[in-house]
Amino acid sequence: MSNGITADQLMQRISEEYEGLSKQLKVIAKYIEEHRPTLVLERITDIAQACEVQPSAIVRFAQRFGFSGFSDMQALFRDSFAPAQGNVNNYQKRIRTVIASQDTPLSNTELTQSFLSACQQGLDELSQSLDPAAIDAAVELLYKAENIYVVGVRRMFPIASYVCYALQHTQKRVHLISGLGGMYHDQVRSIRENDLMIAISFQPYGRETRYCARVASQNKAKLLVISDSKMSPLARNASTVLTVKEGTAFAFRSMSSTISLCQALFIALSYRLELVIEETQDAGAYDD
Amino acid sequence: MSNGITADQLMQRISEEYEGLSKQLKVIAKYIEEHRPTLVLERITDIAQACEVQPSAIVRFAQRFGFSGFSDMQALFRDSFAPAQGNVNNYQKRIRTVIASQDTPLSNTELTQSFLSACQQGLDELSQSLDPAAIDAAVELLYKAENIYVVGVRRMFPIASYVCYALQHTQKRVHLISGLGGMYHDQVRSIRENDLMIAISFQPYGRETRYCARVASQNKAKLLVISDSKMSPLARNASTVLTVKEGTAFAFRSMSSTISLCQALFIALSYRLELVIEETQDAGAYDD
DNA sequence: TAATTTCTGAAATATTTTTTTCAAAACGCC
DNA sequence: GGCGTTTTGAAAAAAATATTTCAGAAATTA
Repeated sequence: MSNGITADQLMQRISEEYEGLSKQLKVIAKYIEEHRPTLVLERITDIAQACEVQPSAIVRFAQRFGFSGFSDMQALFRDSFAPAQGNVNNYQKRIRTVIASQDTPLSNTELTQSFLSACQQGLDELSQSLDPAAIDAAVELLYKAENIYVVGVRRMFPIASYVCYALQHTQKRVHLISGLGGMYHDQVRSIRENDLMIAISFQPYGRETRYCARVASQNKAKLLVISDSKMSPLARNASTVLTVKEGTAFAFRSMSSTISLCQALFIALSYRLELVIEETQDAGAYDD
Repeated sequence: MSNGITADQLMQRISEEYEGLSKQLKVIAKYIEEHRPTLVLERITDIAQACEVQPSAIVRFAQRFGFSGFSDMQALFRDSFAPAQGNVNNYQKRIRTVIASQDTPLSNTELTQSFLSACQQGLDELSQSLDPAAIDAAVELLYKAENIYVVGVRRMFPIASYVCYALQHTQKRVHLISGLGGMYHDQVRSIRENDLMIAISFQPYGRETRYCARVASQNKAKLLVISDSKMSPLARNASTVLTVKEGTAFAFRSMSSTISLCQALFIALSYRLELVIEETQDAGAYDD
């Protein structure tokens, strides 16, 4: 009974009609969307279990979209499966040649693919160049500090603000040096011995960050630096330096490695603090 | 009964012992070697038919190599399929077992490696699931908008702030809805037709972001949503939805894919605007 | 070539997986 | 709050799939 439709078209229809589905069918729709690649392998019972519904609900879902049953729907995914492989590599090759022979302009997707592969490379390199001693030291600094000041400007401000967000999930007092109102000075003023400053700075090493780091070390606070080189101007006074070399494409530096390292650091800290990570359920009231 | 072997090792053994097999089993061995990628999808009868043998012959084949039956052997291929890359998985498995058998605590580096590999997976998936039409549409929205409002709260605030930072490098007027002073309402108020709102929101879909998106669509502005599902509550009013499935480790979602997608989007926009990207030298006076 | 062993095909049986059915629960509407 | 409708859960029934069995065919050996 399968209507001569493609898997993509089906996904399209599912998302179009999502709002009109019952609670249970919504759960299933989401699951299907999120697990589309592995869907061919899963049995109806696997999916049912994952969605915490009865197998019959899955059948009802399939029927709701015009299939005779689950098997019928699965056949669709099975068909659209085979030609999925080998695509990625071709893409990469294609891009390399297109770039080499500056003739055809790049499509948005090609640009994106190309940048994503730079991100991958960056992560790869980070993963390979991890310095266990530095990481241990960093985690230890975090563990011991009760007050943590975080600074990063311009390109690195998002990272700094993420670090703050994450650290708010611990018992520590966390201070984001945002520079709001130009008040860098006022925001670092109160740092002192036994406090920790996390300074995130890459070339060309923002002046404000350097200033804050200087104040921190003048006040004898600990300094954890996240930067692109052990020789960065910030490294001099640092208790520990974590280095990250980001991937680049089109003269544009990725940020995936830096943010991933920061997240990893937080995970390691949580583990050390024996915190249960439940990032999903934050700030109850706001998130309904 | 499956011997703790990998799919590769099995293939190895099959080719080693090939000569000693009966005529029928040789046919099956060949078939398996040649169709390894699709093997997970095929039923015993499919294979039997393709080899022009009885299903029982397939079972005998599996048993000949130490499996309890066909299903058992297929499970091996199934396992070696989903998690794709070997390196990554071993790590993940290792960690899973270490966690399960609470004996040795994980080192910080192990935690970090493991999380980084989740990030990689996320990027991988993003790269494979890119929807060219959606990306084109997103770039077009950006290209056409003169005023761009960006909103993302809590976990997604860093992303939103990065998007703003990047867009400041174009001629467009960019407004970050920071909620500073609780003034979400006041910050979106002035959005109107022909403006664009970029809303970044993942489960559990922050209330503030939903509010802003609603205002945007009430005011007939365009809405570009970056989210984890086409069925997210924000998607309903969106002009375009870009979906990102992040990798997870330790119940912790990575952010690398989301930020990379945003960066890629910016690159594509710059390309469209024929901008030369020189992110390195920004804001002269401040940096150095 | 006869005896013995190994291999094969077909069908019976067992198992797993999917689908259907139906009663109970939840929901929406007066 | 009662009534009809829709949704859901559980389990029975059906279908699909895998495994075992066994008799006969091929191959091997003496």
